[in-house]
Amino acid sequence: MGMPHREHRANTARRILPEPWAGHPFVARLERLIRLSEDDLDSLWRLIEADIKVKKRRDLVVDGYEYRKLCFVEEGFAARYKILRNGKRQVVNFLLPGDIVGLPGSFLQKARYSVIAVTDLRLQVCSLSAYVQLCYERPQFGLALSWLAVEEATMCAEHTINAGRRTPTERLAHFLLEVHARLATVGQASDTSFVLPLSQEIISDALGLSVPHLNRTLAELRGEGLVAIEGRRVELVDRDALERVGHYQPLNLTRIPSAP
Amino acid sequence: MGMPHREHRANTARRILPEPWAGHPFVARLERLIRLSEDDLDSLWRLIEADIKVKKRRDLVVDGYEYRKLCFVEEGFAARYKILRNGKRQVVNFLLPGDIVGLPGSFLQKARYSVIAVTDLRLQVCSLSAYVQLCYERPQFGLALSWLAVEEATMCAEHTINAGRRTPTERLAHFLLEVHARLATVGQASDTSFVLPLSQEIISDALGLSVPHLNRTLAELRGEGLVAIEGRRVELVDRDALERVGHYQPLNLTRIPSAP
DNA sequence: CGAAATTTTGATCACGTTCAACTTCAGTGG
DNA sequence: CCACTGAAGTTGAACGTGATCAAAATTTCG
Repeated sequence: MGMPHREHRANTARRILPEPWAGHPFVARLERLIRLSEDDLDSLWRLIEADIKVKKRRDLVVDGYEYRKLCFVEEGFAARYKILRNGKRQVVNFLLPGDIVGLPGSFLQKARYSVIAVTDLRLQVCSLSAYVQLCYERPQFGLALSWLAVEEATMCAEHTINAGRRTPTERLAHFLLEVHARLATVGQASDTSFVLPLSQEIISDALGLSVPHLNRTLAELRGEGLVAIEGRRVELVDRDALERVGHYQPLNLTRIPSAP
Repeated sequence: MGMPHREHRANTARRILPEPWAGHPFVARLERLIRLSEDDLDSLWRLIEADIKVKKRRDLVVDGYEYRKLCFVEEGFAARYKILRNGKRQVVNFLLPGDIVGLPGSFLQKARYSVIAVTDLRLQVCSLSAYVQLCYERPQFGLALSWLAVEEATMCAEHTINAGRRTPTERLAHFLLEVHARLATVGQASDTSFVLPLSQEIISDALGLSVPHLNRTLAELRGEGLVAIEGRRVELVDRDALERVGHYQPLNLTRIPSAP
């Protein structure tokens, strides 16, 4: 569980960058949920112990080990997955910019899933206990955490439906729309396209399909003119048709009510 | 969306029952997570607007409609599910005593799933906004909510793995162990057995199987002497073997760190 | 007791897995 | 610059699992 290469940001770094959080996808997500003062953001920033980079393919969290950090993903893709005894792998969710590594692993005595960097990552680390102390001082952060956990649970539920009752074509359509929507909320997708740096192997492990079948399903969506793919860039050619095929509904969280 | 039959508890009821929460499965769950004072429990109790009973088969939450309550299940089973356009149904999770109806539905602009009473239910209702206000006054409730939401997300992830990469036998074994564990934490299961008031149809919709195949899989587990079933009572005859078959790991949340 | 819901059993078939080979592409060293 | 290597993507054929449909047996409940 050795922490990968890290660069401690000097204390002064905060003053050099007047708004270190500005434009951070995690802050973007928080601000869709709740109004935070400068002061709030400042105290959150003070919890950050390190600003680290992780290389592609490194495991950040390992199934079976204790983990007690929250890492806010600034850049890159990761995957939360489990290897079963028979060697099969299920990807439970992908972590995109703005997501938190350690949710849910840090809340369990031992993590139940591993998290692997799918691309190079850049993230900010704080300890769960520090975050919890902040929640006692500023309850809005506890509420924000609740909302984010609910969002996670809802995405997960959607994945269960995908795997349980949707056809391969439906799953794939749903998956593409979900990733697009998540990237869009943090400003990393255009209206109809986005970069998807994932191999078909890992996508198939997320959707519960074999690689060949995912490949054929992908070809089908391309053939029907619903999506186009060039390199790592996915273009949603016929978004409406995709939404129909994938039974896709955007995930609209309410905002958090503010204190009276 | 009309609220079903309800009986408002008179304000005085609280005084008649000195500890109205005592033995409530939701409180039992909270207390495994965090130390709550009499005073805390009291203020939570004051949020309860109604104490309602719901008949079997009634929908409590309806997909597509706004819902803004939290209902603490005191007794009975419910199911959170979604009907797809092709008519198939996926049960995303079951709600057991101690669970919260409205998690996650109340956090979304419109609920994405329906919740149906599988047996007669008894539950305590409060509004989400009242609960949130309490979180501002007593941040421990915000943290508790986070922890519960994380637990929900983790169960959901496990269901995704079930549906995605486990064989029918594995899924069923896992399912039985999960329900047993959840009932046990609220004191509704003996060491090796519990009452499971669910039809095979709804179980198959939870596991993503057809009814006939679930039936055969159940017969298999019985045949191999791993479980025994008489009426609605399930007995885990060979728990160890079941855990191996189902890849089951108990879900151990950490306790919530307390304020300094 | 009768009607409806649920459980059980059987036969057939389609879908998606598996396994294998081949292609394409990116990166690397000769 | 090209040959080599390994990873990722694509295609094909055969097989098996679990769905589907249908009907019987059993239980539950009004």
